[in-house]
Amino acid sequence: MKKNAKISNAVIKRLPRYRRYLYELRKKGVEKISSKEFSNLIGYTASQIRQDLNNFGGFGQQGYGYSVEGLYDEISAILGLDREYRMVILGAGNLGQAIIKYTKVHKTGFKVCAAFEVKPSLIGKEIDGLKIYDYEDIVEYVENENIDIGIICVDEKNAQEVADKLSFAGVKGIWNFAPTDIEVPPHVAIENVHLSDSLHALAYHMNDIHKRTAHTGESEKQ
Amino acid sequence: MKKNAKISNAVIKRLPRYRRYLYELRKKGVEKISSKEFSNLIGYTASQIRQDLNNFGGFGQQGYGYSVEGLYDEISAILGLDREYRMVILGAGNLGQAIIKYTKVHKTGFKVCAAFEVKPSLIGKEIDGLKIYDYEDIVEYVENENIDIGIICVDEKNAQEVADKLSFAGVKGIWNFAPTDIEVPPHVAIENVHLSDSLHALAYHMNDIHKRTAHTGESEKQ
DNA sequence: TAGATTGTTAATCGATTAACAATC
DNA sequence: TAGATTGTTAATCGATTAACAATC
Repeated sequence: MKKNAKISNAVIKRLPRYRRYLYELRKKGVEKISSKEFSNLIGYTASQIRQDLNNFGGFGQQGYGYSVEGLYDEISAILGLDREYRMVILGAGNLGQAIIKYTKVHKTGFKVCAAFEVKPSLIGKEIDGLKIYDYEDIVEYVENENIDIGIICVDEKNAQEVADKLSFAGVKGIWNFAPTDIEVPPHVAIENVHLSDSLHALAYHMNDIHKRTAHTGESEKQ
Repeated sequence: MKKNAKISNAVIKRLPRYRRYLYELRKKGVEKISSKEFSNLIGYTASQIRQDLNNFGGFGQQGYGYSVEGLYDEISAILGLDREYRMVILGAGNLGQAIIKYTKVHKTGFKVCAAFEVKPSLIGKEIDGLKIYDYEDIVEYVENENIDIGIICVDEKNAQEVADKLSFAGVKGIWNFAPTDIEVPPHVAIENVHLSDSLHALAYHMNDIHKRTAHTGESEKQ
């Protein structure tokens, strides 16, 4: 168990996935799981699972395995999901409305408190019960309402300026849906969701599969 | 220039990003760029940029650099963005409606043709001008309308069965927004957008920054 | 206790970076 | 031609996998 070492991003990206599988197991009433069984289920090697978990602590028990519920709780705590996060959405256009709709479904622990816009025709309105405020008032709102996370749903050409204002206002994290890369100060965490990049990667893989199978009748191994 | 080698996923994930930057450069009227200049802009090492590109071909010219427009076109072709893709959305609930809204903004080359639902109250309706059909008719529609991509926006417990039906119907790719991992046959490409995983990773990073700065006043070296 | 499975160290593999000869 | 910058090979770094001693 390392002390305070920087965890690699590859590991962090796997944590939510571990947690999802543990959630399902718990729901099914499974009480314990070995790294080997977990490996068969989730598709990572048993070795990697143990290696990953031991970055954070020795959660298992030799000869037994891991407690499903215990491990679920540990990972939840590691991810910081044992508290509530207050969020605002910046930009109430199509993309912003999409995210508002999405977050309505979901996300215990993540609450969208308000949306902000520059467009006068939208300010004052509600979308899915969510109030839309004037972008001018964002800094004050973030400060007064203890907002943790800003969700950027504006046009790519305004994304950086919105990120700067959010950082200045004191958010601790930015969830960026604008199709551009933005810079934030070191005390602000950033997570990008580049949907079009994802779609382009899908297109690549579709064409790759086609190329590899169309030509020859040869079936690829693996 | 390798022949027909399997390209690593890390490389593929970078391609859309290269393309975005090249698009901006082209728009600004920049005609050529060296790997060094590109490195300063995009944040990958010059070495990595050259290494990445040379997986696909020698697009540069010694002593000169790369033609911005030329490279943009090459990468577009590599990604398969020189054609149109026809898509359908499975599930017209909140998440599906969100994606419908999102894809309206965007995406030259990616056309959403229809949505499908099981819920009788939604079938026959329109959302943002998009017709909602009965899920029963999906296979026929995919075949007749030459659909390339299915976008899964159903509940996680139905995601696998929808993926199976889409695969059977003959889609070449699946863009999965359900918060679960689905299995597809080898001739179908899959790209997952696990939004909640992304949000959880953001929470982790927020807490990590907090932990590292709150304790000691010590400023971390990179 | 014997058997099982972890936690952890060592070996391997793959991806990134550095170096440089080729060449425009 | 001289200078610049690529394409590509070699070196390094980091992440994954294998092995095994510790221990429940």
